[in-house]
Amino acid sequence: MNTQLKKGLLDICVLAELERKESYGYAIINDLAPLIEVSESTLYPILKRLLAKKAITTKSKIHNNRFRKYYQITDVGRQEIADFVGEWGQVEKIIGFIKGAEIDE
Amino acid sequence: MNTQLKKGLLDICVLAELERKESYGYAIINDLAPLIEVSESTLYPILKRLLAKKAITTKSKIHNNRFRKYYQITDVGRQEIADFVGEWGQVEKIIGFIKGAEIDE
DNA sequence: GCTTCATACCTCGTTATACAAAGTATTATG
DNA sequence: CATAATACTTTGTATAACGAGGTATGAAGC
Repeated sequence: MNTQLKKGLLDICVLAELERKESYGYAIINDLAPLIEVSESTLYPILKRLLAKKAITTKSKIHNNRFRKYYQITDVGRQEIADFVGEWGQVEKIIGFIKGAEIDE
Repeated sequence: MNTQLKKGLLDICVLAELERKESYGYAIINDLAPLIEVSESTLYPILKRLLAKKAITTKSKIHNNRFRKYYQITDVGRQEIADFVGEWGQVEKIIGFIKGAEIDE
C-alpha cells in the first residue's frame, strides 16, 4: 500500500487493535497483517510514540517463562480514535473530489 | 487536518484539480483551499515531483504581461489517480476496522 | 546434536515529505 | 507611499516508514 497514505493510519490502527484487547508487539503485527502490513521497525517506534503521549500504557508479563510487553489503550488513546473518526468526514469529501475527476465532466 | 494523513492525499488532489482544468501554482492553492489547505512551500515541491515522474507537463504563458507556469495532467497522471482510487477499497476496510473499535464489542 | 524457523524485543541509517520562513518581483488598492 | 494581492522559489526542520541489522529463547526437523 501507498507509503504516504499509511502514515496517517498506522497509529490509529494500533490504537484500534488495543481498544479491542490488550496485546504485545509481535501479536499486533500478525493481527494487523491481513488489514495493513506493519514491519517491526515501524511498529516499535509507533508504540514508543503512543507511550510518550500516554495514549497507551504497558505492563510486562511472563508468558511461558518469557517476558512479554503488553500494551493497553488509555482514555487519551480512545480520544485519539474519536478525533480521527471525527475528521474522517473531511477526508471523504476529498475522496469525492478525486473520484469526481475520474469520470471527466 | 492531520498532517500525516494529508501526505497521501495532496499529490492526488493536485492531479485531480489538473484533470478538471489546467492551472498554475497560485490558483491551485486557492482552488483547493476549501477542501484541503496547501501552502506554497508544500505545493511547489509537489509540482516538481509530479513533473519529474511525468504525471504533469508545464507551459509558461503570458497573462497580463506576466509569466504564469501552467500545468497540465498527462496520461501518467490520470493513471495515478486511477491507481489511487483502486487502492481506496483497502483504506475503507481499515476505516471500518477503526470505527468498529469505537462501539466496543 | 545441529540447523532452521517461530517467537519476541530493539536500534540505526536512509528516504520522503509537510511546512514555516524567507526571498524576489510586479500590480492593484487604500 | 504603503500595504495587500499576485506569482514563483529555496532552505531548514521535524516527522515517519522501513530495510537491515542485532539480541535471545524455544520448538521442530533432519
